[in-house]
Amino acid sequence: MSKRITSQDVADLAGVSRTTVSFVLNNDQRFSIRPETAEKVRSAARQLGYYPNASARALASNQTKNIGLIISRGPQYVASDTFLPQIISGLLDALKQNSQGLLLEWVEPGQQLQTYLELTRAHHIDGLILMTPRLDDPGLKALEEADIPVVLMGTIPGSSLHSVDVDNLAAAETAVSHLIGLGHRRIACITNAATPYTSANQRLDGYKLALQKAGIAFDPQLVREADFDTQSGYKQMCSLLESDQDFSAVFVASDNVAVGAYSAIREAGLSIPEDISVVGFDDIPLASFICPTLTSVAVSGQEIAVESYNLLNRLMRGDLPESRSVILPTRLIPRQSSREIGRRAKKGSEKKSAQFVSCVNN
Amino acid sequence: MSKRITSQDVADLAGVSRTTVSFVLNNDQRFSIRPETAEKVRSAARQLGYYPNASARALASNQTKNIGLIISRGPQYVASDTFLPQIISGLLDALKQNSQGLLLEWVEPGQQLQTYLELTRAHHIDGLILMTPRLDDPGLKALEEADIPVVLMGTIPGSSLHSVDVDNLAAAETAVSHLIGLGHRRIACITNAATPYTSANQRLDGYKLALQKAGIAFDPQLVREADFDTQSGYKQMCSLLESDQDFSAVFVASDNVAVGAYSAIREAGLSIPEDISVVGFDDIPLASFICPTLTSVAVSGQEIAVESYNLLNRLMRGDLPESRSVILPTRLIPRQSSREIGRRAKKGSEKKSAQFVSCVNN
DNA sequence: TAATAAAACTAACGCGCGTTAATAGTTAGC
DNA sequence: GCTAACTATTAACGCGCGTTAGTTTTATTA
Repeated sequence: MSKRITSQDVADLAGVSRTTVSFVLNNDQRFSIRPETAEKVRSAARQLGYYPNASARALASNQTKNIGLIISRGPQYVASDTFLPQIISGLLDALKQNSQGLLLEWVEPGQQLQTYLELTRAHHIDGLILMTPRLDDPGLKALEEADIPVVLMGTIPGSSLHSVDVDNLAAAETAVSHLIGLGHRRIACITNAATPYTSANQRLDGYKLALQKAGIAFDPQLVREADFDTQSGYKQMCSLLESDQDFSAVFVASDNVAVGAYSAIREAGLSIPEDISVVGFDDIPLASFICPTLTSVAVSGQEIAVESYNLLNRLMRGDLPESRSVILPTRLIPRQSSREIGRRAKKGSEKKSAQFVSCVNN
Repeated sequence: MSKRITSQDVADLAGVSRTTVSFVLNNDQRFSIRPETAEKVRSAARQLGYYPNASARALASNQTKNIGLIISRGPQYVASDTFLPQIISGLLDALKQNSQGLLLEWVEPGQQLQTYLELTRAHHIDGLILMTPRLDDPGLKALEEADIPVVLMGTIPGSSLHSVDVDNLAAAETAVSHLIGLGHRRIACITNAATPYTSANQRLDGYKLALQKAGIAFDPQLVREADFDTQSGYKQMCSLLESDQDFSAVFVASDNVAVGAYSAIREAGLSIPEDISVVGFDDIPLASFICPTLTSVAVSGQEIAVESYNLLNRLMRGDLPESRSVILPTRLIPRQSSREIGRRAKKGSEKKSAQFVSCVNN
């Protein structure tokens, strides 16, 4: 292992002091350095392959140049989260432009407080983004009092933390209204997750609101609660099908979960959308490729990520935005999985056309 | 912002020196501390809510307690990577047990060297895992000479770096042999990515090897190159279908890509597996839920992650493993998408049974 | 009791860098 | 030619902690 190269080495080679090296390499405008001196320094640094030590820099400047992303979910749910890559991709892209790093962490229910304190107080990071927070998260107050900025990806009513989220309620209402507009009246609902996750709550509320506006009574028997992954969607759809409830459409508050529902519906010998219309949520890349293509609410994970980062960045710079929360728009993308009630295809011909129509037009 | 709490504060409150505090909190066995003193220190730390500053600790101990994961791909490909969450999940799980952190980064072709140097020389991290490295990565030699341990997730022939990978060649051979065993002779191939990615190369080689062993001539006209995502799978499958080549099966070296191929096949008015059998690779969670369920090669991203981490950890502890590379096993999971050639279902009955059979048995 | 060993604790330095306050050098004004 | 006003540079301190070498206290032995 070769000797570590420090700024002193650069200073020596350039024939200046360490301070000058620091000024030059950090482009510190408050001090004027003669151009030829600056060039000498830069050349020396290049020649030696000098890279300032991150820890030392962080210690001296009190800035780690890292931000943290906490996923509040167990690893088994992280593994099948098709939405996560979009978030990460958006964040990494934004971070790279500011040459900051991303420190990733997950936290299981029950250990939030410890994790948050450790992460914020030990100053591993300059700012924190908390993904899919739970209503019952006991560590949230700690974050409100943390000495670094925090942005929630999601909504916690009553929290003083800044947040970025899509308008889950409106989006869900639109989705369900779409089904109602197609003539459906008995519409089941499978949530994306358990109710401590606010997105699940809000989407369920949107479902109820749409029913109410259309004068349809809410029937709790038509509601099931999934758990992020496809398997849970399969199970809950089976549960709906096995109940003697009658319904012609289902609103599934997550595409991931909806794929499981597809599977259960087919297994029961039913067809989408002839027997049951399905509307999903998230518009994952696969939504336009599965068969039948899935009507869904488009949510851009990358956009959420970028907005969260921008908000966090403003907070880190100390400029407080006027509003505590950013709400991003969504739009419904109708595809093959939803159609008018009762329009059963004639066996053979129409079914074929439905199945073979282009699967990639969104 | 409240005054930051340092180990000196803890020492003062406990009535001991800072050194003692450090010994106690780090459980340093080389020095004996009277139990009551230790308790006094711990109690003081608890009372003050003391968390050692990460940067200071890193600077003094020369250990950041972070490892880096570099994804060598552009952000647009990261976003749709359904495999990434498994990797991350596996890593985070393993890391948490050692209370280490994960620093995530992506790197675009052309900027590898800079990124690697910055990350390793600036000592942001104690060790590095490089995901899906490219054969033509100009920064690899720099990693070989880096002053921190490096593990490749993937294979680079001739590199002196340690690596973890699945046996892509054998797996692909098994998959294609499975098709050959079903009577297929004209078998197309869509790679998972461009050839600078070794996994794509190796899987293609496995395809060729299986053909060769069965005495089937390799026909380059039957090969297409996809690009990680579903869209590219759709395009390449279209290209195959539009060519006047004749084939009864296709080996798609990535489930993600295979979903796109599904879509193209349906759009062409053909059926899986009646007209074309499909075998995928990766066994993503959705493979057993799409219709028809996808025959695939099971690869556990979490296992790859954990093995990579274990290997890296050994390197960080300085104990060199006997072998440079860890090769993980795979297994073929036959599902509905592959069947004997020519067994066209009778319209109606058998088709129905194929479509409606349970979609969740793997 | 004195001599010695072991246990318990601490003073002080260094990790590498940012930054302030002070110093040397240079130009402009009269 | 001398002060004033910059400009260019540096010495030196501090960030908070790990750790070595050394000091004090307690236990053990002769």
